[in-house]
Amino acid sequence: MPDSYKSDIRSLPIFQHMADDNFDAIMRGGYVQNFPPQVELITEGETADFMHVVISGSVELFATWNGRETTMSVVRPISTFILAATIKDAHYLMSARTLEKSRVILLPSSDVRAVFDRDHDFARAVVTELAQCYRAVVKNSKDLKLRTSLERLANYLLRLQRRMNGAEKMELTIEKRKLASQLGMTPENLSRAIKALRPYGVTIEGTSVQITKQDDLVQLAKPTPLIDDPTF
Amino acid sequence: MPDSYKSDIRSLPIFQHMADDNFDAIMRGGYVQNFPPQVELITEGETADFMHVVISGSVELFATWNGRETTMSVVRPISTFILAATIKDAHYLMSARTLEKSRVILLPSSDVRAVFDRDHDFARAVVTELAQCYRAVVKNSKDLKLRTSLERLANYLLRLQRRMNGAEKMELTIEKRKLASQLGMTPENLSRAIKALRPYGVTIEGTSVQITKQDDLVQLAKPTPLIDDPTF
DNA sequence: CGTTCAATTGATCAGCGTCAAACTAGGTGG
DNA sequence: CCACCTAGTTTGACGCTGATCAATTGAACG
Repeated sequence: MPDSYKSDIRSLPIFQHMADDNFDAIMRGGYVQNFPPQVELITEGETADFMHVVISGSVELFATWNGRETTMSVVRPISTFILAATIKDAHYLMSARTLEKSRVILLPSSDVRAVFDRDHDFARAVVTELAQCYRAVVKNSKDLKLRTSLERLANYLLRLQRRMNGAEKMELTIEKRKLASQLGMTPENLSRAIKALRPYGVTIEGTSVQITKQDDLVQLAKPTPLIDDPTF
Repeated sequence: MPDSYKSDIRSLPIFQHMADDNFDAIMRGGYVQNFPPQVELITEGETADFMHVVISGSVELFATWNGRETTMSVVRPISTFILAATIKDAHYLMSARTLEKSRVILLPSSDVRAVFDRDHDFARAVVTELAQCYRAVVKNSKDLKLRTSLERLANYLLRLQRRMNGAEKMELTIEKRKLASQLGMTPENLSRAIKALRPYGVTIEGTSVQITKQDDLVQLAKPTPLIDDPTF
């Protein structure tokens, strides 16, 4: 594996503080792969043989049941996914597919578990990461159960804005259909919700988003760190 | 703290394999409390000063936003809750209240974190537990997003039956209003869903549940371990 | 320049929430 | 012992949110 990727990965919180030789042990069995868009990397139900790290591009985590499908989240560089299944040596609960041309690193789960057992710093980092993931899903669940689709969209936009350091103009980073699915609605409904936000100073044309009346939108969305702040 | 509780707690997976003195260190600062029903033990947003263990009774984890409230889950003896917040030294994302007369043990978060840092077996157990919790929330999220309310109820009943070792007759362990909230619907809608399951051999009167046509119910519910098996 | 797929729009409909009222069960006090 | 109170549950009527279906527009790409 090229050293440039290694250093990228090394700088991730989860790998930052571990011993060098343990880090190398995990990297040794890993390999980089380049995928075109729309490639299914993981299918739910399979055993978690690899932990994944997205280096570039983006990966959708989705779930299916009875012919239906829903987007659970989108993973962007540089971050890991499928950590819980790896640690528990369990089956994937979600499938994963590339949304665009993506570079992904695969690290054998058994190596990760082995190092986890002997490197306390790594174990600590894994726990922190897992706790973070857990809290993210809980927040998502609250969002789904406590808010209407319009409120979810409004808050999504405010979160996006925050990610973009408060810029008034932004770009959507995913397809609207995926966004709709992530927010638990249909594309048609999202389209209408977008128009419904017009009175609140929201303009969306194509992928470009503009928020002109921040205050009004906030008043509608009523964001709370307990749902909308990923770092809280 | 009475030794009888200690041994109960000690037998929990999360405390099972840790060193005796570390276990004692966590227990030392802990104390048992008895609560009547409907007492709010935890309010979301507060800092997670204690990890909790339910010894008897039952505790509801719920979340609120903008005057609305939803039941996230119900915790039964003997198990811990609010582990993630404790580990991350973060704010509670959910509130907790007793549903019945309950006995709860409070363990100072700082002690838990301190032991976590020096006892690798404990750290390992915490990770396993956290991963389990994470997967539970993901399953719950899939349930919510991929199924209709009728399908969610049908699968809930099948899971309940499984918990009761497949008995044909069972008792609901929570109020219907709470169940409705947990399943993401209103009490009225739950009431109607129950009637809608009659053709599938489901009879619910008061808290007693009877499933006479298991096969028909399964055919409707289409349960999958990827959502419905807590151990998967 | 045509092909393809996402996004939009309109029309319709089902699921589910809301509101109000009736019913039930469990507990209390006369 | 019974009347009454309270809170949960059920039922009915109604309306809104959001899904579905179908058709059109729009944009990206070879």
